[in-house]
Amino acid sequence: MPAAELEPPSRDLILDAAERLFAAQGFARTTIKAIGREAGVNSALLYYYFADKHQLYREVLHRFVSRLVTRTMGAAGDDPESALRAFVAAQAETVARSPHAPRLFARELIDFDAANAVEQVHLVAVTSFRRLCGLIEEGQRAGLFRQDVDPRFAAISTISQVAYFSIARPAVRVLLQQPAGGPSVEVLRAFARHAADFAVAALAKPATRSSRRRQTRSRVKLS
Amino acid sequence: MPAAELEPPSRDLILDAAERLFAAQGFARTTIKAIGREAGVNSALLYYYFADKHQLYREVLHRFVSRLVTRTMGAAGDDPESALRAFVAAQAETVARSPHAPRLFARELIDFDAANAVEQVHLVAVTSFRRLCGLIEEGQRAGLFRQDVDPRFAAISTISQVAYFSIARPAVRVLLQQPAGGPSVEVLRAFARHAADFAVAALAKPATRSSRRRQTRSRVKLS
DNA sequence: GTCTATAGGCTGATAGAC
DNA sequence: GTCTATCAGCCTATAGAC
Repeated sequence: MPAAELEPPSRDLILDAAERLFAAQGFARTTIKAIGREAGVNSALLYYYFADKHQLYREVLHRFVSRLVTRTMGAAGDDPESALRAFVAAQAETVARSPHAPRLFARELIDFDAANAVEQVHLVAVTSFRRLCGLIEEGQRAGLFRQDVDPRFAAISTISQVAYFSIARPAVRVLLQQPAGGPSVEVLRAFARHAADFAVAALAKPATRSSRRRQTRSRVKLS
Repeated sequence: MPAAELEPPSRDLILDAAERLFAAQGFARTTIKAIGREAGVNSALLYYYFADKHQLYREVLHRFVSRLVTRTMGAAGDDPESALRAFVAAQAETVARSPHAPRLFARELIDFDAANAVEQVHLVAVTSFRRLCGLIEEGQRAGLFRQDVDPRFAAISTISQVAYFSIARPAVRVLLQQPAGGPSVEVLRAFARHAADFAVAALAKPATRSSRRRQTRSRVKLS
């Protein structure tokens, strides 16, 4: 099948409905009939477009990761610090625009050990993640960031903040003592600004005085 | 039923088996028969000890959260910085000792919007999380930590690192280019040390020169 | 306390009309 | 392309013997 073909609307309706339900309830609890109902089509129609429930699920995953990579790779900045801030902002914006998407991916990690998303994870690894690592290394080479930090660990710490905030949102709401129907998008953006500040501050060169910790090159042999 | 009663072995066998399977496969995919098989008892026996599948699930969650809170509340230190490091280390140790437990909790957050764990999340909020916030505020009052950071946001950033690392382990493995059967416990501990360093560096007072960012009191009105 | 047997419901998937 | 109708299989939960 050609890539740039105009897809029938029902197919997208089904994918949208499936994304919502898979993210909200998970794979097993989401029934074919419920997806059909949510999409406004007959449940038997799903088998016209998709081979089975698993293939539909994988296509939903693929679509989400493509969007995620596109947005985070589009983030730019004049220097490593502002580029890092733009990266975190893009991450938060991706979450804000499709609030259930991070859950979909987190669920895949937990439910299936990313077995259905091996390719997608590799894609993220060689694009968005590699780029973030590159930004940090660039800052280190330029003498802007401290050098006793493993760039890969620092990258994980950076993305983990907004990622965890999004995944654990119901718990975060309790931790922050927010009401149930609170302005979650505003709080997400505020937290994203904090997360960028937090990462930049963690990477910044320490004060010239005593603050040199005993972080004697904590890079770890990983392989 | 009295609390300190000696419980029959079958009950614990069932709880242990359920914890393993729920963590590995999730609630919906884990069948009563599979739990019985894993525990070495007949599946009908589960209904002798537990009202239904959901109650069994809730009891498993309750047991795990109790252990988590006990361990993180036991972490101590002479000053805010070392106490924070001890907290992160305790968090990592909890994960290291029962590798499937964080997934169980993360899955609960994602699956049911924490509906089955409202009490447990509240417990964590008023114990471990409150304690971490208190440590940060104490450091701010003592002039050790920067004051333009919301303590709650900083606490979330701190715990998010090891939490996300644990939840997203299959993806992290790819990001770090590790082999499938790699020494994950060692890497976890190494990352936990990095995470503590990262948080401490982010909270440390900036260099006296230009590094004062435009973080004009980023505390947010949340309620 | 632990088992066998089974009821009763829901699910994924197919056949086939239009 | 979209629908109705339907089946076979698996699941939770119960009844009741021992």
